[in-house]
Amino acid sequence: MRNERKNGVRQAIVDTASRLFYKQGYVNTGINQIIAESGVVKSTLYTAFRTKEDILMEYLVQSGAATDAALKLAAEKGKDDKGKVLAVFDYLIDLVQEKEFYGCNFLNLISEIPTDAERVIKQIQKQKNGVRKLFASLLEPMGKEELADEIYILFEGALIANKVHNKVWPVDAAKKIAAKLIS
Amino acid sequence: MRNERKNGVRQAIVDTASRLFYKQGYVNTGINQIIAESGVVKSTLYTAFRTKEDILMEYLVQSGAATDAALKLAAEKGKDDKGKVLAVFDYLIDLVQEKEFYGCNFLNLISEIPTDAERVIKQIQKQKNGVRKLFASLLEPMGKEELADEIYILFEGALIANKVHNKVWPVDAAKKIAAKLIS
Amino acid sequence: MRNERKNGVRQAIVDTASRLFYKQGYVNTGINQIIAESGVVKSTLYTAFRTKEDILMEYLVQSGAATDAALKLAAEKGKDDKGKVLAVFDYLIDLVQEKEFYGCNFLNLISEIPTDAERVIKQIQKQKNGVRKLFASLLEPMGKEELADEIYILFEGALIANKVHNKVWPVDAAKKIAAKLIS
Amino acid sequence: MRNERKNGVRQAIVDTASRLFYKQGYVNTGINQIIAESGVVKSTLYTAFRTKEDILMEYLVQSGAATDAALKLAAEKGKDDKGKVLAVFDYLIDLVQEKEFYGCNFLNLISEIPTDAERVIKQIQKQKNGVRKLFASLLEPMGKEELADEIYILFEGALIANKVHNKVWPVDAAKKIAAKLIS
DNA sequence: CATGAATGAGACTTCATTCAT
DNA sequence: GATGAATGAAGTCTCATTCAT
Repeated sequence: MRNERKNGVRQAIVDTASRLFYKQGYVNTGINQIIAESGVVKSTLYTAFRTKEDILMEYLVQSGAATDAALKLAAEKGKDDKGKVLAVFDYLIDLVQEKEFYGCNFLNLISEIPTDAERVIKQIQKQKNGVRKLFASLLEPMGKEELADEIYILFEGALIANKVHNKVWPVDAAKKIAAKLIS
Repeated sequence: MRNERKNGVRQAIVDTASRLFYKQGYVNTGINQIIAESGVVKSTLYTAFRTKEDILMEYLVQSGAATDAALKLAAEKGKDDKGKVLAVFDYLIDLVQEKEFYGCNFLNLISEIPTDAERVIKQIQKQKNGVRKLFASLLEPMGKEELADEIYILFEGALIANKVHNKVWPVDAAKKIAAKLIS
Repeated sequence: MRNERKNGVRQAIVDTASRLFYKQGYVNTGINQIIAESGVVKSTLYTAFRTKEDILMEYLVQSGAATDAALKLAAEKGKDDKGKVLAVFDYLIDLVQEKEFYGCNFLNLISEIPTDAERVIKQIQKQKNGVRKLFASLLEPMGKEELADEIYILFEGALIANKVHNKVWPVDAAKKIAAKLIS
Repeated sequence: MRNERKNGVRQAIVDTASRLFYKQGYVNTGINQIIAESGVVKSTLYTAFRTKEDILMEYLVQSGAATDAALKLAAEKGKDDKGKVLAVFDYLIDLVQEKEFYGCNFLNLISEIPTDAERVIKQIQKQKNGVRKLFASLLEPMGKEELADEIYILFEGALIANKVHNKVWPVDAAKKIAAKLIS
């Protein structure tokens, strides 16, 4: 019971913060906005999380897990080995056209966090290494494991170029390259 | 001479701001730090620039021109048509290993600027479209102009993945892909 | 007791601000002066009030209530119906001769507030409508309710002319007219 | 020639400042806005006027003269002695309904000027004494000179109550009282 | 343990004025 | 004498965090 309440507060904070961090950015989102929109009192927030950065970490972990799952699921939709890799890009094509898509959570953060926030960088790297591993695992059956990082570069390039231009073509282009690489 | 004196303050502000914006990010750099490190008093800064965002715009324009020139110069070092394209990636390989390299100016900004800063986004898009055009012009002699955006995705992927992992391999991987594409 | 402690800061701010707003004007009084003279630090002030205008509103409400009470009390000192109306002007005659009298709170504000401060204007109108109603209620027993607004004009004329000339005669003149009107 | 240019600048400043002081108030109007809207360079403004308050003084003198003339002219439209007095109120009735009417220039200033601006207060008093004298001169032929200040109170009451409520009725009420007083 | 109140530091911007040419 | 550049002081408001109950 107690724990449920406690976790309820924690999760309410994370949910609100996640939405705001993602939409507005971490630095542009203030604690005051988080408490205003989550309905949690400020001092309660600070008993649930020691610092704003702690909330960020929780956001990274949770959205990281969701992202992992989504990518894995997307890959599984591919009909054959090659198709599984390309299915990830198909997923991106849909994703970037969603109404509330504002780019990749993790890439969005990488430039905006304070220089000394090492654990945040570490977490983002960990997340992205998961993607690299995913591609490696998808390429392995084809015996093309060594292409993993190249496909990964396409993945990142698609996402960041989409963020810059706010168009779908970067993802299309990335998919096209991927298809050539693993043909 | 005259101009140096006349624009001394303006340029001193831009120089300092550029360094700080690049190293720490735009939001993490306050006007107070800019005046402290440039030696310009606050009110003088605000006669030179109407807002902090105006300083950012000048930074974008100036560093954009420098970047354009550097990329063009880098490309010219390539021995043949294909070599010119790859020379851009060679340039990146050197660049990302420089001591004071903190990623691409423009990509660094794209996620941290306030949602309503449309002119900033426009300027970044303009800058990046310049890169796309550069690749198009390099590919044209080979009759492979249609690969321009694909190469561009590699360019961005290399930069952002380097930012994330702080390693050279993403640029190497991007170059490798580029080589395959235009082989 | 509790309440005193609880609202101590809020009221300290309002008290100091009221004094300064009244003596120097709203625009001529800065937040910095309010915090300096109230002993409340800036951030605390801004947890108690969202904006400077919010402090102004509280000042209007509080001084408005006090003014209402004072006028009602003054009127009650009149011996008969006619006397009650004139007693209000007698009150003004005393008031304007007080050492710390700087004119009518509300009239002082009406010209200096920013053009977009609609709620401030509304509050002042509400306050002044209270005075009109007071005169109406005092005149009703005499069956001269229709004179309320005329008496009110005298009230305002007395106050503003006193402010301009810093002399008592405007109030005397207004009282004299009032006497004629209701004779 | 020189003088014309010099006076041209002076007058351009006064014209712009007058408009802004009247519409927004003195404190709410900054030097920067004056130079922006008058097209006069800041340093030139400060050779034409030593301080912002000097501009205000010139504004008071010029608009004061215009007001004097307008009131005199209005009075002359009255058909008989009594009519001349009431004609002043008829003028006000029209005036307050004009699109760009924001209250009486002089009353608007009286509460907003810094406490130490004695010469400004003096000038406003002088202006208002002119109105009192006008009423005295209009009442003299009727042998009712002693009513001058009472009529004057009505004049001020009408103006300030109109400013507060933004309605015509205060002027109507004032006129009605005036009619009774001099009947 | 939950919380209302408080905080020091700093955010960006504008003020009226003066100085050096 | 006109002016572009510079200025110190002050403007309102927000930051992430902590303390006393």
